Amino acid sequence: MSKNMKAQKAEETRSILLKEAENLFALRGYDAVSVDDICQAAGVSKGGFYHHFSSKEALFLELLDRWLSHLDEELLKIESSTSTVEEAIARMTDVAGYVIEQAEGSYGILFEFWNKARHEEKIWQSAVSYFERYRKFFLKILKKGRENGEFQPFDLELYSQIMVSLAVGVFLQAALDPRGSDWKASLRRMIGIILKELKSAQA
Amino acid sequence: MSKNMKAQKAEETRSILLKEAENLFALRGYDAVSVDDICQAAGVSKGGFYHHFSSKEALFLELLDRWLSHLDEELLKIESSTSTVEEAIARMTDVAGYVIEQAEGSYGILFEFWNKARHEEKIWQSAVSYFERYRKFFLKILKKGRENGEFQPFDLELYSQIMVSLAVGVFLQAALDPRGSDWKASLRRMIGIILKELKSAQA
DNA sequence: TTTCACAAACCGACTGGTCGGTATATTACC
DNA sequence: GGTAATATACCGACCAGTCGGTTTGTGAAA
Repeated sequence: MSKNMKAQKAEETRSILLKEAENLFALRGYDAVSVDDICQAAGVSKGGFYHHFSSKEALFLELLDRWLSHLDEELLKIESSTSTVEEAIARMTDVAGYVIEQAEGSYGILFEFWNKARHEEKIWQSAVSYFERYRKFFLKILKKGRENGEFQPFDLELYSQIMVSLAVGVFLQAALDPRGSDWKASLRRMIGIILKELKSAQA
Repeated sequence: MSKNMKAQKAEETRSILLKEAENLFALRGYDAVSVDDICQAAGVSKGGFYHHFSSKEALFLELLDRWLSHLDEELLKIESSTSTVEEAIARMTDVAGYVIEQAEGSYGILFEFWNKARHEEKIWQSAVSYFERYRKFFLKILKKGRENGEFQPFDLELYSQIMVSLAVGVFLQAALDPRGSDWKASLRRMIGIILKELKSAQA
């Protein structure tokens, strides 16, 4: 232990609180989870909690930030590391599939974000801008495909909206009913159909 | 006043409570709305509230029932009154558009249903069966189209899943950001594209 | 037609309990 | 000894639901 044992332990306490809170929020919802619940799950006292976070809401916002920056990283990785357009779309679909998978193991925290977004300005802005970014990212890829001659040159805005809407719709159903279908595979096939259409359609 | 003034008044009180509660739930969410809030909005005392409803939850369930049976009625109407498959799909899309429109004027109560569904078995069953019914209804229409020779004979299950997912995804985005786009028109165009694909695709 | 007993409708103060957050004490590392 | 980290006891606000009591239409007897 080279440096500061105490600070290290504190960091750990903090991340345990975050992890347990995320679990509980995803499982039972923000409102139904009390600070005491989080403390108990994390094995930390209330004083400890409020030493690390100024409020329950602040912790929630930090979870949101982490999620969004994680997704941003993924988008950047895709942008920089894929060569063909088709491959980029496939990777995007995989990311969406990953999100869907997280909804399975009690990790439906994204749903909780959307839910709170309806009633809290700050979170709302994050959520809306996230959809926007996702859609624009798809659009950028599609435009690149058009320039390559891979896709027909029309209505790309609508097509990117379709892809995001499909992902959102599938995610919501998956969050609600994880075992109702193989959602990840469904989404992949859906996107496949849209892509095929894009390639063959006449304007 | 022919019959029973008192019963009539009571009925009115009850429906005012339902209406105001629906408004408030849609606007601020189930948890954030107290029974006192509902009573105040409706101009009814707490005793009055509990005279009509056994609990806050019971009122919520009644709202859910009303919504679902309303949608069922619409589906039945479509089934019995449309002749061509294309027309049926257009009408389905209109119904979805109607739901989206309701999300605009603070009537995002459907979102509240989905949200509660995650944590309450009873509501969850309703929500899941509703998706199921919606998808099966689309499928039935598509199969009819296949028999007519209007559509190609393959993958209809996936196509009906696509349509429902699109509707759900668009609805969620519309509930979150009503003015972000003309969601109703978007959905119509999206469904149009899927239909075109269905007609022309080769298996 | 008037009276009156009854029940449905309604009222609002109150209760038991929960929850987010705070104030204060204690510990352990620097 | 001072400071960051953690613990414990506690506060005030709120909230779903209860309860004893009051109003008001109704229907039947007088």
